[in-house]
Amino acid sequence: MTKGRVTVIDIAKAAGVSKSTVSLVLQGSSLVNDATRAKVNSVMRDLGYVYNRGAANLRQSGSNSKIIGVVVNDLTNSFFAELAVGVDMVVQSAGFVQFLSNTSENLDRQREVIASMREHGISGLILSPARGTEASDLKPLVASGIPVVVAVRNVPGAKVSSIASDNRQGVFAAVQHLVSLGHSRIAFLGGFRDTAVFHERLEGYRAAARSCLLGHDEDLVVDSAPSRAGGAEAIGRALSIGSKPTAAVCFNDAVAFGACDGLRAKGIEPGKEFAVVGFDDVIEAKTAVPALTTISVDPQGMGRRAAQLLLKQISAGKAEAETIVSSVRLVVRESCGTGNGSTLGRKQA
Amino acid sequence: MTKGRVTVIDIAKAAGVSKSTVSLVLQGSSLVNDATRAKVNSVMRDLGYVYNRGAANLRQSGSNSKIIGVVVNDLTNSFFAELAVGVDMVVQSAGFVQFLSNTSENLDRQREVIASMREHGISGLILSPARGTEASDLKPLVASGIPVVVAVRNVPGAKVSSIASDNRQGVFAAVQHLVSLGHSRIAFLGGFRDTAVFHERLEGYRAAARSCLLGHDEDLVVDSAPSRAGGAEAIGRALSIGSKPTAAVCFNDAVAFGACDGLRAKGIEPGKEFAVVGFDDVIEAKTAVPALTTISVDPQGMGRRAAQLLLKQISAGKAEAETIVSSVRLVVRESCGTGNGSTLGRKQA
DNA sequence: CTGTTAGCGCTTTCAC
DNA sequence: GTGAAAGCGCTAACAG
Repeated sequence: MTKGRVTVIDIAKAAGVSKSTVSLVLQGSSLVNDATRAKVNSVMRDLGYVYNRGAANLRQSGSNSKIIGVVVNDLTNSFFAELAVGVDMVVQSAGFVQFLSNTSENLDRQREVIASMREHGISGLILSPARGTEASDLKPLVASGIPVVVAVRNVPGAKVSSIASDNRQGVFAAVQHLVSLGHSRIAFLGGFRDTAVFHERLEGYRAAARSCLLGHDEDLVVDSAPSRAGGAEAIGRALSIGSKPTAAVCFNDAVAFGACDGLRAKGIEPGKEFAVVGFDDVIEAKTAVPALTTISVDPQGMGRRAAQLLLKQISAGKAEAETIVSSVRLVVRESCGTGNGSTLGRKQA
Repeated sequence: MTKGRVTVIDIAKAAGVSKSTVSLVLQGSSLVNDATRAKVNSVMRDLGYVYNRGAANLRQSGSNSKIIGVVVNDLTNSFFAELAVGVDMVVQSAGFVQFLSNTSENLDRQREVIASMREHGISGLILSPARGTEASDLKPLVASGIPVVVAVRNVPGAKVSSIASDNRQGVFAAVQHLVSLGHSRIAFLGGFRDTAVFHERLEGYRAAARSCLLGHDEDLVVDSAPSRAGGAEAIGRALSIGSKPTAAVCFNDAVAFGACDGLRAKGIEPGKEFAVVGFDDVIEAKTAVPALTTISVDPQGMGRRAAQLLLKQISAGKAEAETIVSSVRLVVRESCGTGNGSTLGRKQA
């Protein structure tokens, strides 16, 4: 039965050296005699010493607590679980530990959780924000100089680093895929024209059209609400034009589902007679439509990249916000394509 | 731009009181004048004070760090992700935060992670152990008086609390379910007779047989290796007896899969001509066979219970190890049954 | 290379 | 009710 905690002073006494020597050993300093170090280490083992990071951290008076906060909006969704796993991998191998919390899309919860992490002195935060998160929610954190990287979703006005999927590349690849399946009239369906994301994706569509086809018809670009209903409406309009499309890439999966609805209503079987690809945003619906090819990001890879970015910022002291883009892959469901998904875009680091 | 961290002393100065008064306010002590408290609180808000739990914890010299370690063997598996979510719920609402790490079934990783958590002064640990975890791995932790609860899997010799699924109740319910489907000759397949789990499950089978049928034939109990191959073998033996069974409840899902294999080999369609139910242990395979009804535990519920148990032990100072049992439910796949799963056994608290 | 001396930010007696 | 002082376990200057 050990009497209370064993401290550096205990082991100093037992090893016949002073506190600071022990401290040096703990930090792997080269200023200490090998024999002494060995002695100290063995005493530590014998007495069952455990390092008190809290105390060390307090003294160092900076937040190098070696703890990284990770806050996700829905851990129940395997996308975010995988994201957390990716983060954990790099965080662990950098000698940090991960504080992980789930907000369940609850802003109050998110605030609490972030506050709590701050009290514990996290060195940095990776946040997959709850819906409705605003820049002001992150204000105090960034003001205090704690590096933050926002993943998956954007927080509009926030001056923080973020990582999002490669919209342009994803749609580009989708179009290529459809072309390789023999389509030449491919529609771009859904999304509001006044959003940045819409333009990034549309840009991917146009670029692919330029590079794969002879050109494309702007009539094939049909905007709509980025919802299932919007998709149904959009496919209707797309099919009413002169030379009908035989395939569509959709702004997101909700639109894609809607497009499928619309096709079925017209007696067209999606996936067989008309190819549909959707960007995989509304991830809750991920497994719903097997006939659908989706453009998906690799969550673990995204987690790893987010963590790397954060660690970089932590070690760099203070770097300015940076937005990076995560690779994206086409996931082909059913036996209607090649393998299980080919990785595109930049390589994972 | 704030100059360094703002501390109690800053806010004491600004509020015109002393450090200790501030401290009392922080702890919500009733020994402080309401006016003073209000003043102090407002100053804290103005200066953007953040409580330093590390320092507090250091002074209190006990591990009431308000942090709970959670270590799971595979966060990629949604079962464990849900478990973590369940834990997080109660942990958060008790004002604790969760350190979550993933071991990927790697014992070294697990050791590292637990060590790291210890250094950070966790108040307790919930562990879903990696395969091969031994009592000795937990020895130092429990010796240091940190409450540990082991979930999902057992660690043989360890004197720690644990939470596992309700074997008896689960099999009982499975048999009831089969009876309600009209079966009267139901086999119990697979598992080694020399394990405690086997007997718990078999006991559920016998009890159900007693209560639902007139009695049962011990010939219908066929042990085997708890594996897919074992299941195939067991079903063969079960079908060779005088009055053949028309359904089986299996020791686990691996056995159940094997039984399905065996049935198909004999030209019998599992799920249609012969009902198979399996205890959902080999959770990796969860989604593999849609024809199968499984006995599953509710992972979130299990997480919540684990957390409750841990918190109880933490507040109780030191209680002896306790094993509790988590409710279990039947998950009926396909459209071959009623709803999506009915909850059985004890209610979740 | 090793020992001494101050604190990090907080809580906690114990006086006032 | 509120203030002064001591100290949790550790690290960071400096001396030796």
